[in-house]
Formats: sequence, C-alpha cells, structure tokens
Amino acid sequence: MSTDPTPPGFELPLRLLLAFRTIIDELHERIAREGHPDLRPMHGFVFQAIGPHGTTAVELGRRLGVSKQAAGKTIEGLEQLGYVARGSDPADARRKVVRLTDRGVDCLARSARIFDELRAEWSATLGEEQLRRLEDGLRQLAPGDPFRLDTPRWFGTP
Amino acid sequence: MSTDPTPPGFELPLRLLLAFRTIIDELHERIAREGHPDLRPMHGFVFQAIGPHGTTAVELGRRLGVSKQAAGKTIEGLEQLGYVARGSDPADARRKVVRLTDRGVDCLARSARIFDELRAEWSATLGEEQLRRLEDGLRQLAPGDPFRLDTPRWFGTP
DNA sequence: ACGGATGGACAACCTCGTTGACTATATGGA
DNA sequence: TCCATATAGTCAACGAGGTTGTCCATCCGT
Repeated sequence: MSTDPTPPGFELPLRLLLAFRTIIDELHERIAREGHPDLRPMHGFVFQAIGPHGTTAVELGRRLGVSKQAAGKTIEGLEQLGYVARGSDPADARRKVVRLTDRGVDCLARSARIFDELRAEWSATLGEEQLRRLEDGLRQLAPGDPFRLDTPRWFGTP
Repeated sequence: MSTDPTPPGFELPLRLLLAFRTIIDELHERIAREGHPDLRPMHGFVFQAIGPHGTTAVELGRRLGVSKQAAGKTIEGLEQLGYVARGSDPADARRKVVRLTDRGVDCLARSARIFDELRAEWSATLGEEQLRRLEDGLRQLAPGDPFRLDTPRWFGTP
C-alpha cells in the first residue's frame, strides 16, 4: 500500500481560481442567452452592492472599495445599459439614489436561479455529501462574509 | 433528525474566490517581508509564463492572453524592477529572449516554498484527509491544467 | 444663522489594455 | 537566386477605468 505524494502547494489556489472562473464563465454564458449579453463578471458584484433598496454613489464606492468618482462612472455605464436608474431623495436634496430597474432586478433573479441550477449540477457530479464537505472546508479556510465587494479592483495596480 | 438546508448556489463561487484571495494575499504579505515588496498578484502568473528557459514577447502575450504590445510593456516593467533581463537570440536576430534574473528565480523559489508552507498550515487546520478531499473535489469541478495564464485580464472590459 | 461635514460632479492625470502602422529579419517556393 | 509572405519587435494613438484635487449645493449641530 502506497500513499499519494503531497500535491504542490500552488495547486490549491490555482484550482480555486480555475473553479471560480469556470462557474462565473458558465453563469455569464447562460445569462447572456437569456437576454443579458452585456454583463461583465464584475457587474454581479455591483448589483449586489446596490442592493434591493438602492444606494448612493458614495456608499457604493465604499462597498466596492473604490472612490466615489469611480463608483459614479460605473453607475453611469450601468444606467446607459438600462440596469439602474437614478432618482432624487426627497428627504435629502444632495443624495441621488441609484436603484435597479426592472431589467436589473430580472438579471439578479436570473443570476440567483442559474447559480442554484449550477450548484445542483455540481451536486449531481460530486454527490451532495462531497459538495457539502467542500463548502464546509472552504468556510473554514476562508471564514467570514463571502461578499467581499472590492474584488474587481483587487487585481491591477496599487 | 433534521437536514441542513441547501446553501444558496452563489455561496460556493464566492467562497472559492475569497479563499483564493486569502491565500494570495497571505503569500504576498510573506514574500514582501522576504525582500520582494514590489510584486503584484499577477506577477506570479507572468513568471510562470516566462518559464525556466525564457520566452519572447509574442509568446508571452499568447500565454497570457494579451497582445504582444501589452506583453512588451509588462516585460519592460519587470525589467526595471530587476526580475527579468532581455537578451538576443543568436539563431534569430528578430527575437529578444526574456529570461528571469537571479532575483526573479529567487522570487519564484520563495513563492514555491511559501505555497508549500501555507498548504501545510491548511493541512493542520482542516486535517490532511479533508484537505485532500477538497483538492480532489476541485479537480473534478475544474479539471484540466490549472495554469490558465490569461487570468489577470479576465476581469475587466471586453 | 452659521460653519463644518457630506453628496455629487468636473477636470486632469495615470496605468494598462487595445488596434494600426512600420521596420527588420526569416523562410519557402518559382 | 530572388521575391513574397510571415514573424518579432517597436512606436503612436486611443479607450476604459481607476486616482486625486477642486468646487458647489445641501444638510445639520451648536
């Protein structure tokens, strides 16, 4: 009886990234076929950061880890794509509230459904028990809120 | 006896990304303390793409999934940081071969050692058996060569 | 009522990617 | 041999998206 050699340490992180990419690419392929071909991987993060109640450019920048000006540009782009709309706040004339449009909400709902479908497919591939062990292991390796919203900017320059 | 509810489908990809970020951030924190404070997450990919025998700007761009001009700019930056050096190819006067310097090789060796150290720490946290099951599961979810070198560009715009 | 804090917008700049055009060199076929 | 084509590298212009600095309108506590 022999023991498998220990895998090199760099394999796990690369597999983590590859698995993430695989999932996100598959998500965007499907959501593009369902009428949202303009979305980029980072847009899902932005939609989550905007949230169901809307937000402002300053708050969005804080959540995404970018300046308020950068958040403003992102909002402008999503506005032109029809995913968000800006309105005024009657209680504070300075604030301009950004909310998801029906199209944005539709996109978010489809994303959630497709993610669930993908998980069901992985469950069928690995077995539900092994998938849960994998999720449990990841929770121990990387505890805390998985919604780190400053990820899009994390690559790139200092 | 009750069954835990199925986690939402979006948790797994977010945990995959969070775990990857955690590992890479830890790597760069340690390698910065060991004399390489200028490195960015993407530089490890570039070093791997250059490889032990050196390469050219065109080939590097092909491996990284960017244009030869972008690869050239990246090489220029790493050259100024002292991690790579350019030489000429006696067999083909058009080619300029990019090779890792001693400093680049040192960095690559330290990365490999730190990755192994980190894996040993995760093994102590999760238990070697569970860590292997996690790696096995990821290999099934994301099979194939984990060295997808076009990742740095993968976020960002079309 | 006023002075500081806050939200938003505009401008200038930086980094890093792109495409297009150009030069120098290899290479293969008439 | 000679020429057409393909390839390696570089330069220039541009765009996306981030940064900081500045300014103005609006709130809010004293």
